[in-house]
Amino acid sequence: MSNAEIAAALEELGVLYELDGAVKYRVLAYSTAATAIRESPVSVAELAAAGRATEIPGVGKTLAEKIDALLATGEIPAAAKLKAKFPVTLIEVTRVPGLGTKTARRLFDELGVATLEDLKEAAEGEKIRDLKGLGAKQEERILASLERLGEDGEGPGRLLLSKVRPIAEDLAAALREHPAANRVEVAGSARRWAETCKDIDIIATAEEPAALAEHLASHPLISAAGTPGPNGLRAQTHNGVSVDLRIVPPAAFGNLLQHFTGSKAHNVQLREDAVSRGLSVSEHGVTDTESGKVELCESEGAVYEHLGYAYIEPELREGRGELKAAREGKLPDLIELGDVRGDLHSHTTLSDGRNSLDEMAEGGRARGYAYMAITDHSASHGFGDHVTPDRLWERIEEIKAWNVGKRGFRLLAGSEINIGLDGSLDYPDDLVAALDWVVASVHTSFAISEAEMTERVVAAIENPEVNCIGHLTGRLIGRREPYGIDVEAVAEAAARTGTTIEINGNPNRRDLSDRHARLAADAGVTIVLNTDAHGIDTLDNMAYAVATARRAWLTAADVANTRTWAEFKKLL
DNA sequence: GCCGTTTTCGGCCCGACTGTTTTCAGTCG
Repeated sequence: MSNAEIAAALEELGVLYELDGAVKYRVLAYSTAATAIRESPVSVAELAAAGRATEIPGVGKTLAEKIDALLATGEIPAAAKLKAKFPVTLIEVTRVPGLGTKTARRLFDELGVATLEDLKEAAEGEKIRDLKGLGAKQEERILASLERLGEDGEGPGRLLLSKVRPIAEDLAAALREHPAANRVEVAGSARRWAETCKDIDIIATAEEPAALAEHLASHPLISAAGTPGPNGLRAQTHNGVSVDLRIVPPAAFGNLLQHFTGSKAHNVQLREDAVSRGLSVSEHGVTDTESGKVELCESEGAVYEHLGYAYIEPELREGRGELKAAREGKLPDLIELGDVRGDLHSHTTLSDGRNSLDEMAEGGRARGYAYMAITDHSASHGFGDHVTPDRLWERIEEIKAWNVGKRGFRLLAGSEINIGLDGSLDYPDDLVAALDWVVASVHTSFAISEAEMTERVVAAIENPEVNCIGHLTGRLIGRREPYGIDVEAVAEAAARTGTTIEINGNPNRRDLSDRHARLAADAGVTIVLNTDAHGIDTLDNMAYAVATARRAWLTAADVANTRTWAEFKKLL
C-alpha cells in the first residue's frame, strides 16, 4: 500500500471523527499525521511492518495500530464503524469549497443531505437558508462551488514551477523598475523552489503604493486585474496564474515576507516554538505575550534573529528540522549554482536532441563549465532515435577530436544507456568500457513489481562501468507517478559501489526529489546535478537541479560535479 | 491523538474573510 493510500485512509478517518463530533485537536492529529505519511521518502508500509511507524513525526501508538490494521485487512475498524453511521458520500460534501465538516454534519442531520446531489437539491430548493446561521448567500456559494467542481475536477490546481517562476521573475523585475517601487520580492512556493505553485505572491514596499499596483495591472502578462489600491492588487495572467501583490509598510516588510514565503509547516512550527518562549508571531510582527510589545522587522533576517535562529534559506523552509538546526547553528552551507563545474547528462541530434555536439559543447562552455558529458540515448531507445554501436564508436572519436586544442574545458564521451529488465546494458562491454561516462536509466517496463525494479536498478549499480543512475524513479510531476522502487536499498548499493545518482534538473522530473536526495546523501551516496538537456536552452535547467539539491540540504561537497576537473577525474 | 532542556497531563499557530451575527463560528491559507 502506497504512502498516499495510507494517508488518504487516515485523512478520511479524521473527517469521520470530526463528523462524529471529536475534539478538533484529535482531528488535527490525523491530518498532520496523514501529511507526514504522504511526504515520507520511505515506504510507510515497510516501516510499519518493521514496527517503526511511530518514527514518523505525528504518529503515535494509536495511529500505528490503525496503520497496522489497515495494512493487514485493508480497512481500519474505527472507520468501518463510522461509515455505518455516516454515508461515505457525506465525506465528498465536507470537501466542497466553502463548506466544512461542521456544516456538512448539520446539513446531514437537519436536511438529510448525504450526497453532492442532495446538497445541490437542498441549495436549489432554498432549504439551506432555513438553518440557523446559514442564509441565501451560503446557498449561492454552495451552488457556485458545485458548478466549479462539475466543470473540471478542482480548477487549475497546482502548476509546475517552470511555468510560474519565469512569470513571477518578469513581474517582479517590472515592478522593481517602477519609480514608485522600493523593495519587491517574490514570496510563496516559487521563492522556495517547490515542485509546483498554486499562485504568485509578491511582497513590496513603495513610495506610491497605488501607482505600483496600477503598474502591475497594466503589465502585458496580466489579463485581468481587480482594483489597484494602496494595499496592492489581485490579478490573473493570460495563462491563468493568479498573482497577489501585497504592498506593505517598510517597517514590517521582513515579517510579511517571512509569513508569505511559508511553508505552512515551517510557519506553524516557528509559531509553536515562539509560543513556548512567550512570543506570538504573525505577519504583523512578533509580540511579547507578557509585555505586549510588538517587534517589527524591516528584513527577514531580523525576524529570524529576533526569534533566536540563524537565517534560514527559503528552500529549507519546509518544516523538516530546519528550525532546530538554525537554533543550534547546524544549518548546512547550501550548494549554489556557481559551485557547479560540469553537466553530465545531455543529448544531441545524434539521438533526440535539438542541437549538434558542437553547439551543446559550446553551450556548456558558455555557462562556465570545466567539463561536460554528451550522453545520447543507447541502442534500444527506439523511435528512430537510437544510437547503434557503430555510431557510438564514431562519436567517441569525434569527441576525442573535438577536445584537441581546447583548454580549460573537457568534453566527455558518454551515453545514457537503457537498463534492461534484467539490469543489463544494451551495448557490448568493450564499447561501454571505452566511454568516459555512463548514465544508466530505466526507460521501459515501468510496471514491474517494486522488488523487481529495485533488483534491476541495483544490478546496473553493481556494474563497474556505470557511473551514474539517471532519473531514478521515472516520475513526471503532476503527470506520472514514480514507479515502485526501494530508494533506501538503491542508495545503500550506490553508496557501497561508489555509483553516483543524479538529480535530474528537468523541471518536469526533479528526480531524485528533494526528499529522496536527502535520504541518499545521508546514506553516503555522491549526488550528481544534471540537466538532461535536449537543447542549448535547457542547459539552464541546472538551476532546478541546484534548487532541488538545496531543498535536500546538500552542500557542494555532497555533489560530484562541483569538483575541479582534476578532482572529478579521480572519481572516474 | 500527539508530545515534552518548564510538562507523562494539559496544552495544542495566527489572522483574514464571510455571513450571519448583537459577539461569533466556520472556513481557509
